[in-house]
Amino acid sequence: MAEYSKKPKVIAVVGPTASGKTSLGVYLAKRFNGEVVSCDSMQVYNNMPIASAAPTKEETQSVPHHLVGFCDPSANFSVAKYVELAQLEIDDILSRGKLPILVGGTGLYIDSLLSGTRFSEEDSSEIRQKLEQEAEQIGYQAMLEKLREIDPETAAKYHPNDRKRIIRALEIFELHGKTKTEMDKESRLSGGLYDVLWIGITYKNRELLYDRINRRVDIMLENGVLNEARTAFLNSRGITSVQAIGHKEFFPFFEGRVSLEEAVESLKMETRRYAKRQLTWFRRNKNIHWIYADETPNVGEIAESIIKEN
RNA sequence: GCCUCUGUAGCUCAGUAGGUAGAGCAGGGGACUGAAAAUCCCCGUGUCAUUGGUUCGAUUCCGAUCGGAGGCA
Repeated sequence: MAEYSKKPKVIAVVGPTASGKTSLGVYLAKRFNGEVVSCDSMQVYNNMPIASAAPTKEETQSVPHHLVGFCDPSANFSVAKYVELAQLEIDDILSRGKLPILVGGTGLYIDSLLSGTRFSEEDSSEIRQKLEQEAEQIGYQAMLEKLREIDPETAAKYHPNDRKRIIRALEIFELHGKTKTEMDKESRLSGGLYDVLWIGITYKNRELLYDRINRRVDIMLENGVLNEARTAFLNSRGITSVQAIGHKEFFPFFEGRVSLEEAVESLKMETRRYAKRQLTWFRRNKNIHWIYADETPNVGEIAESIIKEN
């Protein structure tokens, strides 16, 4: 059956922050006549090239990059929008006979995209706010009980402290008249649209990854993240963009509550924790061909041979 | 030189009226479908500085030694 509907091939390069995904993406794009589609929830914004470690001008000039720096920081970006846009980009790249190479560390985005998750239309409303207010009144334990009545399956998975998810599950029901369980099932009925080859970069020795992260933060400082962060601080109004690691850690410094040194330390720490969470996310994906950057002198060549074999 | 305080988990510190110890932070593991660089859950054995003594038994009491902080000459 699969032969009649052979899916187009795409490459996905994933891994924790500072592992070298961007340069590998560029390298592979050059080798295989490809174009890069970023899969990064922060690189979409146009106000944080430094903090989000967006590809450099040299990189974007040598290989076409998509979905980087196109979004205003005040916009409410989301997975749903990402998937919609990324799919258009991928199909466009394919139509030109080139190889799409997805590069990024936002696990939710890349998995939603490549598993073919369909997000139905949803108009922004005040439902969430209303639910949050209600929760403040009656408590999240009670909200979870309400959820249990309409969607016991989802409620069973949530801890009473998991406020965001409890609210969202209730919101889904009010918005669509269906439970989250039903919505989730429907959203993945069709399956993925592409034949994905997963490549992951990481470090066997976590300390080495953390060293790289620490060094990268120092380089970001040299490149002027502080000014970038200050600008974001002064016009902070986006809901998601202000969450960028590399900006928000400086806010307390701008408010005079901590020293610059403390802010930098906290930035390094938050980045390390983020990397850890990314690893947790990607580890469960058993289709990933992992490359250990601290065990091989040339990540690019290994990735290349993996692609040729598959 | 003398006096006082202090030495417990990677860090900051609790504690045991003598029965080998626990918090926060760091760190580790996990979850994750419209905020995801977000959010949430789980995980604490360490020569209680060293060394003698008292004791059935000492990290806890006493002495000495070695660190650290402060005070007085």
